[in-house]
Amino acid sequence: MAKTTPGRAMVKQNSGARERRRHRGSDRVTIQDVALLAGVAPITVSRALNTPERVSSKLRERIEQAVSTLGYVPNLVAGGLASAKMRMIPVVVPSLSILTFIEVIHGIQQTLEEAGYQVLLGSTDFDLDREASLIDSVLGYSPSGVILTGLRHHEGAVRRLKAWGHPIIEIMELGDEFIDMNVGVDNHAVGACMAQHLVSQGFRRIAYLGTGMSRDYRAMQRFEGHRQVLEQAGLECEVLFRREEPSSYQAGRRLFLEALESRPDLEALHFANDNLAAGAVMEANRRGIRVPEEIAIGGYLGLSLGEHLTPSLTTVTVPRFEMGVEAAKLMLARLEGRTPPSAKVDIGYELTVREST
Amino acid sequence: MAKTTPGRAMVKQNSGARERRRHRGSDRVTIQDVALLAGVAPITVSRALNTPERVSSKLRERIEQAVSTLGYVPNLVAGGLASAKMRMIPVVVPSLSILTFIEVIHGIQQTLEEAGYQVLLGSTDFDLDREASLIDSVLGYSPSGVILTGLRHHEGAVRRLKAWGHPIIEIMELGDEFIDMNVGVDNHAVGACMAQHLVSQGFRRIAYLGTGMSRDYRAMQRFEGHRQVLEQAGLECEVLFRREEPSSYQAGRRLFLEALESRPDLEALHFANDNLAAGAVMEANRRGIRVPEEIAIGGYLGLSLGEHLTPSLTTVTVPRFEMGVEAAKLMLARLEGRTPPSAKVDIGYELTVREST
DNA sequence: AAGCGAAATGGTAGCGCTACCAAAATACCC
DNA sequence: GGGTATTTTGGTAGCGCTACCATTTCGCTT
Repeated sequence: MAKTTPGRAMVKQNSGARERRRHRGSDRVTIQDVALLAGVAPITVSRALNTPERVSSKLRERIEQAVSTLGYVPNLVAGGLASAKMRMIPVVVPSLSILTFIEVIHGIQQTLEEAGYQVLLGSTDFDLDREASLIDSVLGYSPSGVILTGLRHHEGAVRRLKAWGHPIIEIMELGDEFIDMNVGVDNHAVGACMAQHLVSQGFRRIAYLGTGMSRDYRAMQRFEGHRQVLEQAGLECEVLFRREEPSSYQAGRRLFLEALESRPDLEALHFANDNLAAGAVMEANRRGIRVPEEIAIGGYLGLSLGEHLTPSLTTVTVPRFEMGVEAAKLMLARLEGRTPPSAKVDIGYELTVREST
Repeated sequence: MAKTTPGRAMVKQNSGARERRRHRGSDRVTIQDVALLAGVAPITVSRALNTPERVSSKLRERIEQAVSTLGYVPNLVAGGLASAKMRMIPVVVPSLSILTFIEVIHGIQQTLEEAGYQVLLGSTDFDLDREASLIDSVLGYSPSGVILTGLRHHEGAVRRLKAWGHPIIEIMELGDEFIDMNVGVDNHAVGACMAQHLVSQGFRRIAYLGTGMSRDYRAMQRFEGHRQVLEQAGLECEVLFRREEPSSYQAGRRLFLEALESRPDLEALHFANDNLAAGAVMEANRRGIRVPEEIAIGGYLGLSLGEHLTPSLTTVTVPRFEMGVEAAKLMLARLEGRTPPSAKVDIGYELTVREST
């Protein structure tokens, strides 16, 4: 029909205002409705909501009134599209079945939610390719920032993230080659710390035990710290027991038994984390093996469980919840335009000596 | 200037195509760019991506080619605005420090992520008002559906959700008055189940112990089940120890001690969850109190820890991860237009009898 | 070969909001 | 009091995508 006129070269009809609720519009209350009721322009409503200090108190009040009368809830998607920013932070972790990450996420979530940001959850199962594609897809949400786990990522993903230009935090581990900001703990030092403790307690035949260490390279970094300390102490350190399965109490029990069987002369066991170490303590209890008299056990993390076992577990405690809070604070600082004192935060750790060593 | 012409009553200039990258456009690759390169209309690209079966294989291939050449990543926000649906499911739980919810979330997340949906995390700290405002704000993201915890919500929130018209699942507990869909476990039956077990083991003086039960009404439902069983068995049931603090191993230890002190004649303790029960077992270990000879201990949840303690913990196991998976599947069914066989899924439970009773 | 229905493709017009800039109102100064 | 600096308000034009419908193409029948 009007197909002859080459374009929209025509006057738009009744450009006025009325006939809302057209086409596909759900019957959602929009900023338009609020503006109409308050007798102002939509943009003023937008400002009253987002930057109230830029609107006179008179109008602000009238607008707030209208908002609550109508029960207006901003469409964050529309706002996000217009401003190219959604109030949302994806948090990408390797696994949701590992308590550590959960506790960090908890800290992040609590802090961000208070500030009006939502957390989008992603898990990669320790696969860098999956992480890369997950990152691509979450960037499709135009988030305000991104929180990733670790410093090792798919190369292409790193390139795209660097070009992205929004705040990015890498958590859990500490290093020099981070993309934008870094909050974590020095795994190497942590491993060394526990090893140092075991050595100083007089143990000589010390093994490091872990699971899934081909994927969890942070556990390998701790092992490296452990190894160096033993080397410097002139102790042998060929002993590294490992299994390729997720960490669990069960895995800790098995690892413990395997170690005892194949090397009955061992004096101390340094586990890659408290799940394993707790499993070992529980297996020892069951078998009547005295800890630390017959064999000492050390862990890493500071899981609350370790405190309640008998014997209670010596561990290197890392403030995981606080790590999340710190990461979130750093993120918020950047989002609010403040320049944080440092782009790198060492969350620290603490040797918690208890009964098992 | 042209301010005199009252409206947009004018021919749009060079309506053509070229000059992209205008105004505020970031230099993001858009569906336009892909369309240009593939020599098709943008809408065709959209279709090739969202409903590939509706595009000829020739074009589809060319489009896929262009997508990967340009590294196009769809802007989900724009798509979400246009279609009034973001591929995103908020999951609102009371707390992220309670392992139960975490495991359910894990199941949800894993299942939804596979299907290309992201999980948005929200926590309410057991506060129904906070839940209501959280619901309002997440609805601002135009999510595809919503997953909530429990069947009790702020009245206004329920009204708005019912009017919302998208899939809603309430998890954890089972009941008749749900908003849209319901996946969970019958808490009353669970409490009765453990009580029945304790009674059938010959215990007569049985106490129920919990924490924070004024907020966690599901624990109260279990207690109610417990109470009824004892009543029917002609046993006294005034004993209900409680503390107003979050559940933890620590709280379990304290509750255990308090119970023993004030009622040394008790024969069995029915704890509101495994965190408390495990704490009790560990305290018993520490004090050399024999379980179940001196006192029996039962829990609820089926935490993996319970299996490894000595004595191992008798508990009512609820498949939490599976509950999440089922909820997510139900959600996906509805999102994909399939009609699930039932809007209500009883995830079931299992009495796991171990050494502690 | 004409006719017809189905499948494939494209044009148009927003989704509801905010960036950008212009205009109006107000405050401020000598 | 007139003019300028500042604050407050508003108009316009998209953000990048998809719903809706029109159009074209194709396959198949008779």
